[in-house]
Amino acid sequence: MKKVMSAPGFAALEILAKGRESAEALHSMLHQQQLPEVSTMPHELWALVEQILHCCDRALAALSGGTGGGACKKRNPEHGSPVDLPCTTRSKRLRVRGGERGIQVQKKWTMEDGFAWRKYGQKNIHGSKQPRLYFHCSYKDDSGCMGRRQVQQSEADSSVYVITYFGEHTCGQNSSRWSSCDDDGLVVNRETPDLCNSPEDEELQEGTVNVAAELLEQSTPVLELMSMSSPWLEHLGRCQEWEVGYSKSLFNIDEFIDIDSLLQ
DNA sequence: GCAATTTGACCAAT
DNA sequence: ATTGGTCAAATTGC
Repeated sequence: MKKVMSAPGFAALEILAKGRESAEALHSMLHQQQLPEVSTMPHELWALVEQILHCCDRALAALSGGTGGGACKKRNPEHGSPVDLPCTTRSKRLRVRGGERGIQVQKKWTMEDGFAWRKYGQKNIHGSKQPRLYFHCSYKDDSGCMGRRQVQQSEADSSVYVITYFGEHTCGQNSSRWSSCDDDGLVVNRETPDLCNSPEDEELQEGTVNVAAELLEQSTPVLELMSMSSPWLEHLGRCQEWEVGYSKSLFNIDEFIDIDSLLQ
């Protein structure tokens, strides 16, 4: 069954993106050492921001679920194998074109996002100088996690990696596998153009009765991530003696903290 | 020896 | 026919 991103799901994505922008803003402030408090607890603050950034990335990836499996196609045997190859993986020949939705993130200097990925393909894309790299979750075989991502360097700025997430992370990777990147400069989160404009919009309208159930199902991993990140976010919110210039970020973080109520 | 990556082939969608 | 997503054998690295 194909999952449909509910309207509250879109709202959650927007807030996640906004929260991540705020975290990124704080990240920049810390990087520029504009905060007087930095001198007193730099490591703690840096850890907070890093956690926010990683949590947002993971939440966005988790919420981007769009595939629900599909017909498993057989590969034409060319090395003497029998025709009736066993068909065990649901993800074979899944296509993004024509409907599968993803969350697109742009990151500067690094394509690291805290998840463990294994590269399974690379293609030169027509009209693009940069090849597109294909990754699936490292735990795909172990736990059947269907998380995938595509990474392509920006045409305009080769230091920018455009990462598009597909599928749903169900492997429950723990934070010990999160990598810490010194220069983890995410530029902007945005939904892919077809995210809000898919042929499934009608399905969305008809399915209002199931919205709550769908959202709950889709957002379970997000709730876990939020429960993990909330203490750090709340800690940030308490540091409101920071200068006025940071009030907007704090406001957005407050809203971000409240995502629990939106998802529940 | 094992795991990860590379890369050409396969095949579905357009 | 073309394009792009995935597979899987070959290669590479530890």
